[in-house]
Amino acid sequence: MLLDIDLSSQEPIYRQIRTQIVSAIATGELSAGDQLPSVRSLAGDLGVNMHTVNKAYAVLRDEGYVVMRGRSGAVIADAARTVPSSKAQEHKVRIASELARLASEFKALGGTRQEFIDLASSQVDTVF
Amino acid sequence: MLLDIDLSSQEPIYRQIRTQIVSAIATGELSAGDQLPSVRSLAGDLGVNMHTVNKAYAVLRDEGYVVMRGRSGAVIADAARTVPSSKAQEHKVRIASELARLASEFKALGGTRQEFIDLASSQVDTVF
DNA sequence: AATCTGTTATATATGTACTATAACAAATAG
DNA sequence: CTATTTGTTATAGTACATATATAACAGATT
Repeated sequence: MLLDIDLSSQEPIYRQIRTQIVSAIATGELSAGDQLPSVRSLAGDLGVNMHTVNKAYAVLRDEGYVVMRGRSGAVIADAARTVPSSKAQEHKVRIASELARLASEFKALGGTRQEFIDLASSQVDTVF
Repeated sequence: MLLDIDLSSQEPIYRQIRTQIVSAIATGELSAGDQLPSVRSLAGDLGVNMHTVNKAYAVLRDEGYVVMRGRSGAVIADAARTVPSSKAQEHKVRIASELARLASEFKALGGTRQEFIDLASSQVDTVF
């Protein structure tokens, strides 16, 4: 579980951490029950402040991806079962909204419907 | 050309303006040669500062969506011809990257490949 | 009982967003 | 030509998010 943080990115560090952990869950690199490093050790490894990691963990906790277990720290949850359906629904609504926005931009650039679908399909195949 | 600004949104106002104008170009509501309202009048209509609109226009200009013509103000460009191919390429690379991110999140939530493609297809149909 | 966990509190620095006035050069309408 | 309108730039101030830095806390585990 190696995280790649880009300090010069416009995307906040805590967001990069959060997104990369979600990606690791998607790829199966992280599975339900897996233990995440402590906020202090991960912060040390990444060279960032403890609170930056803590914020990423708090977001993951609020989203239902991980659960906190006292001294055992942050543990990956079984998202399909533990992410509240209301939150999962919110996520899917947001994803749908962003898909529409991306399609709109693509069209404004002169792209066709088929080109967009082809692009989406090729990207989907890198994940599933 | 009515813009709907949400002051309580996390998305910056100038970004909302920029995105909605790009969407209007995509839908054909705005076409090459159409004149945008002046930064002052649009700011007045939306109830925001002139510089907020000016920043949105500057972004659209840098992206190649509009051209500035002295007193004629901001005019919609023919994106397919005037957006520099290098910029268009950057846009498409970014769009591909965001598609992969969305697919990854969808999978982390327990969604399947087919469900994601169905969602994407339905959203694409609202644009094209 | 000691230790490690996430959590919370306080403080500071930085960058972005937004507002507010003001003035400028360039293009255009009259 | 002249006055007006355009986007642009400059300066200044407020507000908020991000990230850092110390410090202390309660809870669970070893």
